[in-house]
Amino acid sequence: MVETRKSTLVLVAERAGVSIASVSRVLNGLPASPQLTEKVREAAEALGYVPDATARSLKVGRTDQIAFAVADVGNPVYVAMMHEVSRVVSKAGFRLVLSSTGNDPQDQIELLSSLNRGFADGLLLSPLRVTEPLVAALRSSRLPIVIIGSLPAGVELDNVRADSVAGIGLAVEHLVEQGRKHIAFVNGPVDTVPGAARLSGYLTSIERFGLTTTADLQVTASDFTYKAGRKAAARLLAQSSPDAIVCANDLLAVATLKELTSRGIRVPDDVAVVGMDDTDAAELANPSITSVDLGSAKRAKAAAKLLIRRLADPGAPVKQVVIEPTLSVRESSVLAEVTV
Amino acid sequence: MVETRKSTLVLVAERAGVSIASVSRVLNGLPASPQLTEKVREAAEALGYVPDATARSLKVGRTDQIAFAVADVGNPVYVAMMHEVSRVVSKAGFRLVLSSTGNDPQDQIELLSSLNRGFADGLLLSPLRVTEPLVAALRSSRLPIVIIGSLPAGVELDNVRADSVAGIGLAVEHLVEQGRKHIAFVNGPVDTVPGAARLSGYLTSIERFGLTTTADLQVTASDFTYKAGRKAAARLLAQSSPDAIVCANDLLAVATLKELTSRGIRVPDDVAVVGMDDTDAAELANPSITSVDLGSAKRAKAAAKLLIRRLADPGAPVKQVVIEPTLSVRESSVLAEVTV
DNA sequence: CTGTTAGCGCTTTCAG
DNA sequence: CTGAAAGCGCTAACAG
Repeated sequence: MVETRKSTLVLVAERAGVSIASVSRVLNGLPASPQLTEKVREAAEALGYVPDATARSLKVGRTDQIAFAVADVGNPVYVAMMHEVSRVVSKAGFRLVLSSTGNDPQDQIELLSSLNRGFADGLLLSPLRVTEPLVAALRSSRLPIVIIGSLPAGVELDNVRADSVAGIGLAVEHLVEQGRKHIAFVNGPVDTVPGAARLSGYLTSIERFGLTTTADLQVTASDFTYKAGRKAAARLLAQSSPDAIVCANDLLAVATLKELTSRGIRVPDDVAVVGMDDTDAAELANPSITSVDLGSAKRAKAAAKLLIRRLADPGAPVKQVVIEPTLSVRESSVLAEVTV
Repeated sequence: MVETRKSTLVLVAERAGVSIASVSRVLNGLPASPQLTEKVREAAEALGYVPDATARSLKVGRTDQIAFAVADVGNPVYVAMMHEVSRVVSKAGFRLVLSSTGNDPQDQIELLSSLNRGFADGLLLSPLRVTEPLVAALRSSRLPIVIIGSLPAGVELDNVRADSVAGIGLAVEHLVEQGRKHIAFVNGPVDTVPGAARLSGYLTSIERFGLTTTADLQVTASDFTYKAGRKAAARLLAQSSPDAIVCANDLLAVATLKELTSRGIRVPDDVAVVGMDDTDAAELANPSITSVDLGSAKRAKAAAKLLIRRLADPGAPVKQVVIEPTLSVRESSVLAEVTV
C-alpha cells in the first residue's frame, strides 16, 4: 500500500537516508550511483511521493502553463482552435489555462497584466478587436505572446493569421464558375478584425472577377451569431434578389440558409450559399454548406508551436505566419449533377 | 512611465522605505496607517509591481486554479459545460485549467496523480467510462473532485448528474402524444456511462407508455459522432420503418435527419426525430430538432459551484445533485399546424 | 501599527 | 558522486 498523505523531498530523503539534494537529482534523472538511485526510488515509491509543481515553479521560474485567451468559448472557431492548441501544448508538456475574455479589449489588457503574475509562461491571444491600448499592452508584456489574427501594420509580434481576402476570392471564384452573377454578402460587425477583413475581401474579389455589387447586396449582422444572421438575411432578402450569398462565417451562413428555405427559396437551385471557417456547422447543415476554410486549426497549431519555440528561444526573430485558405465545396453551392 | 522589469516585494519595500511585511499587508488590504499605505501604493505603482502567483501559491498552499477534465474538447456538450464552468470559476476568482483526457480511463488516472502535484486546487471530471481503477483513484485523491455524470452505486463523491431515464421519458411521451407508435432508438456505445443510461431509459420509457420495441428498432453507433450516426441510421432504415426515432445525442440526431432526408423521407411528416443534450446543433438543424435538455449547462454550473463550496469547506458532507431534464420541442417532431 | 523572521518545497551552486 | 546550504517571492506568526 502506498502512503497517501502528502510527502515531500525531505520525507523521502529521511526514509532513504540520503540528502534532499540527492533525491532531487535522482528524481530528475541526473547522474547518481546505482545504489543511491535504488534507495531513493524505493523510498519515493513507498511514500507515494509526487513532486510539488508550485515549489518547482517558484524555483525554476517556469510554470509549464500556457494561457489561451478567447473571446467566446462557445464560438465553433475557437473551439476548433482550442482543440488543436490543447493537443500541441500538452504534447510539449505544458498545461493549458483557458482565459475567457469578453470581446472587450479592456478585459484583454487586464489579462495581460495578470499574466505578469507569472501564472503562465506565455500567452496565445486571438483578439476580435485590436485597439491602440491593447497594442501598447502587448508590446510592454514581459511574457511571450503569440497573436492569432491580424495585427495593425508595423506591430512586430509573433503572429499567425489567415488570408481572408484570398479566402473570399476562392468563394467568389467558385460561385462565378457555377454561373452566379449577383453575389451578396452577409457580414458581421465591421469594427472587428475579421469583419473588416472579410468586407474588404468581398469588395476586392467582386471587382477582380468583373462583377459589380451595390449597397442592397450587402448587409451587416450585429454579431457573428445565428440570431443576428437571421435578421440580417431577412433584411437582405427584403431589399434584393441575389443568386448567391457569401456569409462572413458559418453561423451566419446557417442562419441565411434557414431564412432562405423558410421562404421557400431553394438552395442551391435558386440561391447558392457559402460560409466561412469551415466548422462542423457547415458540414452538419442541410443542405451541407460550402465553406471557406481559413485554417483555424492550422492557425492554432502554428501559433501554439510558435509560442513553444519562443519559450525555448526567447531571442528568436519575430515570426509572422500566414495560413492559406482552402475551399470545402458542399451541397449549398453546386447544382445536383444529373446522375445517369 | 511605469517600470517594466520584474519587481518584487523587496524592491517595493526598499523604494517605499518600509518592510516587506508592510508592503504585503497593504497590498492585501490588511490594516495599515494611511501614510504607510500611501507610500507603498506609490512605490508599487512606480515599479509596476505585480505580485507573483507562484510564490504566493507556495506559501498559502493554494493555486487558485481549478482543473476541468473533458474527454473531447470538440464535443458540443462539453463545450457548453466549459462555457458555464469558465464563467462560474472565474467569477469566484479561479483560473480554469483545461485537461483534455482521451476517453481512456487510464489517462484520467494519470491526470489524478498529476493533480497531486498541486497545480490545481480541485478537479471537475466528466468521465465517459467509469472503471474500477478509476473509482479507486478518485477515492484516494488528496484533492477535492466533483464528478459530472453518474457514479456506480455506493461511491460517495460529490457529483451532479442528469436523469436521462426521465429525459428519454419526456421524449417518448411527447412522441406518443404526437401519435407516433413505432419509436426507434439510435444509441452510442453502450459501454459508456451515457450510452448505458440512455439505453435503459429508452427501454423503460417504451414499456411505461405501453409500446413495444424490437431489436430491429435499435441500433448502436460506434461513437457519439456524426459519421458514426450516419452509418447507424442507414442500418436502422435498412432493417425497419419507424415513425419516430430517438437519438442518444444531437449529433446522432443530425446524422439521422440527414440520412432520412437524403432518402426522401420527410421529417417530421413521415418520421419524427428527437435528439438529446439540446445543443446548438439541434437548433441550427433544418428542420430544427426537438431535443431533450439534460441540463448540461446547469450540471456544469452546479458542479463548479459544488467544487468551490467544497474548497471553502473541505469537511462538508458529500452532496449528490440530480438535474431534471426538460424538452425543447422544435420542428422535427411536430406536424405543421394548419394556419388559418 | 509595523518590522523581523521563519519557512512553503524545490533546484542548484559550491564544497568535500 | 554526494551533502550542505542558499534562496525563488511571498505570507504569517511573533515581537516590539
